[in-house]
Amino acid sequence: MRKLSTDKLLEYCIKHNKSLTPTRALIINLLSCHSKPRSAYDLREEINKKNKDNINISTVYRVLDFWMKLGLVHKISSINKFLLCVTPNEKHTHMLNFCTSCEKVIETCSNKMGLNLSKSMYDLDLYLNKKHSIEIPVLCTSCS
Amino acid sequence: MRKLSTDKLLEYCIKHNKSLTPTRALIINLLSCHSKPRSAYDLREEINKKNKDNINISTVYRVLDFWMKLGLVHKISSINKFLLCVTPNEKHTHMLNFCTSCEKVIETCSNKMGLNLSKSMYDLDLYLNKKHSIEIPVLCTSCS
DNA sequence: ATACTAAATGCAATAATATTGCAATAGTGA
DNA sequence: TCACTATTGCAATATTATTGCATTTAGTAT
Repeated sequence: MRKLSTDKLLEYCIKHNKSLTPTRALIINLLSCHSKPRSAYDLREEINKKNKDNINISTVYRVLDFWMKLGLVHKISSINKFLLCVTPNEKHTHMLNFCTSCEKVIETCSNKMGLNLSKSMYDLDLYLNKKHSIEIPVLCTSCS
Repeated sequence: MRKLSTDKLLEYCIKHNKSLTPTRALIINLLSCHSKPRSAYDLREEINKKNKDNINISTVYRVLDFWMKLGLVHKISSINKFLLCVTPNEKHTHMLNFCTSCEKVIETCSNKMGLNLSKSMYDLDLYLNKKHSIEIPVLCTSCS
């Protein structure tokens, strides 16, 4: 899918005063090879097969948390799987159009979708929590 | 919270050609006592305490699935908890405004929010899957 | 380079969430 | 009542996630 350069990754890490370790690079690169979300255990298995390495599941979860905090990885809660964010940017709300049939994710953001969620929230006296993304259950073209 | 009459429950069951068993009634009544989502294990514990009964966890999950299929119960995937649907109606998309701080859920539907999700989906060549609800991460008045 | 310190990872036990197949029981209609 | 179907119990197991502490690695100052 979309390959993130090491430079770019490093840039994100530095911005957050964190270090880019081999494990962190490995996992995010793995995610960038897939267009569909992967579970933590999927990722561990892939790593342990390819690299003959042994990476612990707790590390996988910790690394995924790490990248989620930096906004480079999303979790699709309804299937407990993770995927690369294609529009890393703190300014907008990420809309994850998730095909409930094939698990493909088409990521957009609220502005592009012509929605004004914040406004609607305001009317309800609620505030959109922009730290989280919004998962929209859809059927994609090929599945519908 | 909102108490559902046995008649109303029965009506839904009949409509779907299913039966309203004591276990099914028990669980949905329990959910109707809570304004906040509860996990399957929470519900089981509550039942086993109150009723001195013994209800198996698989039954809890099966009954929750049952009510979800009938559209009377929602699941909040990000916390694996369930709650009563306050606007049971197949015609609209349920928007679950979920407070990420206190777990309160303010349910609305897309039309009320002035959103036209289907239209936005159409532009992306996607079709909103109306069998599922949409979870919006928010901060409620008291938490924000 | 070396030593020090803080951060990251490994390890393995355990918690939390969910599903399964089959046996037992309850509900339904003839 | 009897037979049939749906529901629930049971208990093993699968899946997903977290924890505390030991070890290793990375970053920093000397």
